[in-house]
Amino acid sequence: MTTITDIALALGITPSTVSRALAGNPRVKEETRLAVLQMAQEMGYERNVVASDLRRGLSRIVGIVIPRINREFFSNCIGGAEKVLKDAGYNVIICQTLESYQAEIKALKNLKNYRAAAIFLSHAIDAPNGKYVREAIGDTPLIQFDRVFPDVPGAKIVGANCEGAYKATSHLIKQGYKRIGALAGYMTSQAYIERLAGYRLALEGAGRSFDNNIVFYDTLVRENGYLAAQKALEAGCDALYCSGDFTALGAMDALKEKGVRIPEEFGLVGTANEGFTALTSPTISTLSQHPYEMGQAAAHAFLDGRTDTQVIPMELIIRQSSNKKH
Amino acid sequence: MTTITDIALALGITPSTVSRALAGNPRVKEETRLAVLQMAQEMGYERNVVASDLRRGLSRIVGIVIPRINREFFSNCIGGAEKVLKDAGYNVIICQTLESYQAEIKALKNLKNYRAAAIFLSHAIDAPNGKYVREAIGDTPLIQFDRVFPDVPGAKIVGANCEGAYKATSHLIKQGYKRIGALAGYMTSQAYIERLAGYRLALEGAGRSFDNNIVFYDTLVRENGYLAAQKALEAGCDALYCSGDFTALGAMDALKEKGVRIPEEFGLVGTANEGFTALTSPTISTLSQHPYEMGQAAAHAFLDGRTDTQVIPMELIIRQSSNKKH
DNA sequence: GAAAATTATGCAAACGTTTGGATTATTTTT
DNA sequence: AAAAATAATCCAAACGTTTGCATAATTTTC
Repeated sequence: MTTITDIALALGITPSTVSRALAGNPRVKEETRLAVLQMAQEMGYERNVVASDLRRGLSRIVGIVIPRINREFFSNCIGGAEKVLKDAGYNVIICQTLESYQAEIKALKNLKNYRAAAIFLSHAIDAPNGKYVREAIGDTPLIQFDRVFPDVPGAKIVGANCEGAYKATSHLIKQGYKRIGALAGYMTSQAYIERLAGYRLALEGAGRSFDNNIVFYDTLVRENGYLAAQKALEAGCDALYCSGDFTALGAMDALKEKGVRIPEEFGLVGTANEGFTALTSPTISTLSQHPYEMGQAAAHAFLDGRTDTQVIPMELIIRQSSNKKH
Repeated sequence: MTTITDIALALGITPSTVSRALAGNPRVKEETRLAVLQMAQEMGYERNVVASDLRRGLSRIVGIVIPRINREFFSNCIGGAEKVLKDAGYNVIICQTLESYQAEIKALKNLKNYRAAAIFLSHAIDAPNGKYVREAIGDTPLIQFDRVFPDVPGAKIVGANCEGAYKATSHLIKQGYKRIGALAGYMTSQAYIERLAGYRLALEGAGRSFDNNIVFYDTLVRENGYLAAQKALEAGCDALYCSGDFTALGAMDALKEKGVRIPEEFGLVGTANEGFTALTSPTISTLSQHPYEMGQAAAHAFLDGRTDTQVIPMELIIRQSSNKKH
């Protein structure tokens, strides 16, 4: 591996000049800069980023920490962030926590210890609160997205969760469903708290009462949705607003099993616009969160040094599962 | 940030002893080792991995380079590899190339420059050959999986592509389909070459001839599958073996559009067992590749220093799309 | 109890880069 | 042509760790 010292030796100058030349520092003459660039090219020089990062106390890595990579929502967020960050010269590394905040702490500490330029975080669902985050990352710049801790300072990119859930629930009401329950997700996460609030607001705005008996908590994966939907049926529901698409899918499993017709007898709306929602039979109505844009917004927030909260709108996509009045 | 020098100062010993103590080197007395460990704990010491990596010329990072993270096949590979590697003390970083080998080269160089302990690679489909890989990574240990370059030496983990495609095609024959075409994928990739070979073997083994007019190349995504299936219909096909699930999905789009009944009038088998194949209507028969196990195998191959090729079996999952004789 | 063997620690260099301040070379000013 | 100002380069330290070799401390051997 060629080093800047090798280049310096070959040109009869010092490593510091080579370093400055490569960095485009105006303190070095145009002529020598070109000579250095050419020699570097010839000798196949590539910067030792480890040495560089050590000396600078900072890397060009941006770490993205998310619950799971195989959720289209998250992989699209990554896509958006990656595009912007790569253009700005950063390398993106992705860490998944599988919803374990212990794993998340490890990932965060790791990134801090690699002197990441920034960390983009969407926290694990089992996190009790956000205290551990700051402890884990020290003063590494933090951009939270989607699942954010309100008590952890710094830039935040969130979906219009309350508004979105309001739209979804209002839609179910307009379609004529009488008893609309909710698969609420985890109340440890602000995003789900807000979705539930939107659900409630829509009900109460339509003169209906909020009934906690038909709100099913801790629902996040397909199996939970399946079990919760069974209870919802017993409780006399004829529709469910689901705070995730996977729980909506699980609910559909349960309904099909019982021979309940969707949307005629039962309405369903999910959240996230996962690709499969357009493939199931019936197709599933859902809330799209514009994840690619959220990723881009996170990247720009970092690059521009923003520390405010940005809200990205959610869009209701009406498909078959809730479209009773065709 | 506390350093080993801080700990050394606090204990009246030297950094070298602290370093050895933390590394569990037997050259340091048990007593001082415990003192160091306790002081490190007290002072909240965390190793500066950048400095450590620089000195050692090697990091504890394993890079996984794949075309896309939002393919269940790949995200499950990652899951398997991550589990094994984390237990062995490595940090996994994931890079997606989006099927661009230019992006892949950047990712590989990057990992080399970060002195990655190993790179796990499933190459981009547009790669002309494997020459660039060795150039990009130098002597970083390389484990190729799924999409491998036969001419690039080192450990390889591959699916039993030929055998799998043989099983899938034989199944279509047994189901009574007369004219079975193929969505073959890209012939730049060994995996797809072998799948096509398995398809051909099955046809010829059943006394049928291989007809290149009903083999559709460069099919990888849904849209390609849609277009190719239209041509397949014109060419009189009544079944397709698809070397990917997304192309099978596209084919289904085209068939539905034309009002062709699946599986009665047309049979489909995909490859990869993406989650959605069990959700569509009809559900899609497919080949499962045991991705989690492939990821684990890759990790073990690295940890054990293996350099041979391991073949992971493929399993035919018969669902509705090919099950004519119910 | 001195020599030898063993154990524990210290010293100093190295990894490759970056950067503040010093030095030398060049240009401008008077 | 000397002084002053500017430009270009060099020097040397620093980032925090690891590690071969040297030294010091302790234990064993005779």
